[in-house]
Amino acid sequence: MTAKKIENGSEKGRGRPRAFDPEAAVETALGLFHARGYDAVGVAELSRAIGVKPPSLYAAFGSKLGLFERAVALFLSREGAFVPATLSETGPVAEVGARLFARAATAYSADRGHLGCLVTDGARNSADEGVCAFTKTLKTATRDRVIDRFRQEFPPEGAPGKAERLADFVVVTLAGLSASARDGLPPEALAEAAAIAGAGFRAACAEAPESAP
Amino acid sequence: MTAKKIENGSEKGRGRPRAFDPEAAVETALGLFHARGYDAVGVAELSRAIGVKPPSLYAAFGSKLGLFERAVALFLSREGAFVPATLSETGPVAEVGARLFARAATAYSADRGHLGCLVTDGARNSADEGVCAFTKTLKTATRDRVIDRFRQEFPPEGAPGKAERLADFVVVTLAGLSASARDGLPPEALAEAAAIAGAGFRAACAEAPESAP
DNA sequence: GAAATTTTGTAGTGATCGTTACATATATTT
DNA sequence: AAATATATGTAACGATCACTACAAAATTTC
Repeated sequence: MTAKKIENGSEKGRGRPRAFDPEAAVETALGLFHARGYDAVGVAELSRAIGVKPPSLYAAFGSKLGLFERAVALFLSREGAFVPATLSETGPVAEVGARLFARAATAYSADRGHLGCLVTDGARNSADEGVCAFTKTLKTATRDRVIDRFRQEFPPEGAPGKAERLADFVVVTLAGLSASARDGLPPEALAEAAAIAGAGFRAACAEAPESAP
Repeated sequence: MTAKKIENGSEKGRGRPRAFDPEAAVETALGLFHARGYDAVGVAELSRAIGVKPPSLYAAFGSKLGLFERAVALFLSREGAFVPATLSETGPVAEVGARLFARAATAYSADRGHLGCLVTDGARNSADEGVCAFTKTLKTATRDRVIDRFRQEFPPEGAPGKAERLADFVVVTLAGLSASARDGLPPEALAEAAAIAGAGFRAACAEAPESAP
């Protein structure tokens, strides 16, 4: 009833076939949402850009939020993939953090139409409670994953609160890189800022856990 | 004709007197705009909160954007005043930058209803071209003032591009602190992140201008 | 071919957006 | 008191918002 049909590209359904490619539609939606944010892109414009009328979008994605969620998933599988990828790399936390900043600088400014992070900034200032809750969940999950990774080197016992402190600096810096990319800061400037942040992060990692000698 | 009357609190005009205090109205508008952003706050809600019907707001402020501009001016005279104040202080650029971060952390999270920077994030993702142009102008002006201040110690001749590089890191970090404050990062976490950024900034200031020894 | 199933576009729903004509109310000035 | 000037609320403007009945179209299954 509510669940239409299993996601599947080869099965031929029983009724009238789709006149549009849902994956291409998500790609188009991602471009619009990423460029201008959730609220600023209306369903009418999405419909126009995808080349199909609103009822077809609602049949395929359920709601505007449903389409946004698909766009975010696509974003996370591509521009946003560097975060879990970097966190899963071995090596000192200091290098993981610095790599995170450097890669964010390029990922957030590589494509002129895809500036910044869709999760961080795509729904900022939105009046829609649903999309705000959705992005908030993703942000919290990311922070938690960063903390988990950092605790490999800075466990709660031995370095209490250090993983959290470092993770918060990561969150702040990634948010700053995203916002600045969207504000038009050029890729080179973004990369240089990321490098300074990386140096600061390394120094913070190296700080004495208890007291100075 | 278009210009109503000079801003003035004591002059008694000729016609019917105002039934509301424009300064209090700006304060109310600032609270709403700061909490939820430009687009998410409608004129109807502003009208309700201020306690006067829309035509009176338009008579007093010209437009929704006009009211927002007044709110930004109020913000800059208070929460945002730390930026020009810090830039005008004497001392090494390294300390000026670190102070900027520390003060931003407190200014952006002191009041629960006034999180982050209204200029940086108040019109983010707005569909209104006017308010975007307005905030963009202010952001550019701020960056230019930072560069000017940093050139006192790192002039273009002798340290080419260094003032700009440092200023961009400042811009990125302030944007990150603002965004994170709005995302709910608590004041202490914000302050710790600001401290790490400050350490990175100091290190970047101390870098050898040409080559390592 | 008939029945069943799914997608399509048409055309609308009520709500809200920023803004404004207009008449009325309240003040000062003559 | 009459004239002038300004502020007020009522009530609307057209545009856009996310969303959806509904019937026609296009396919598969029987």
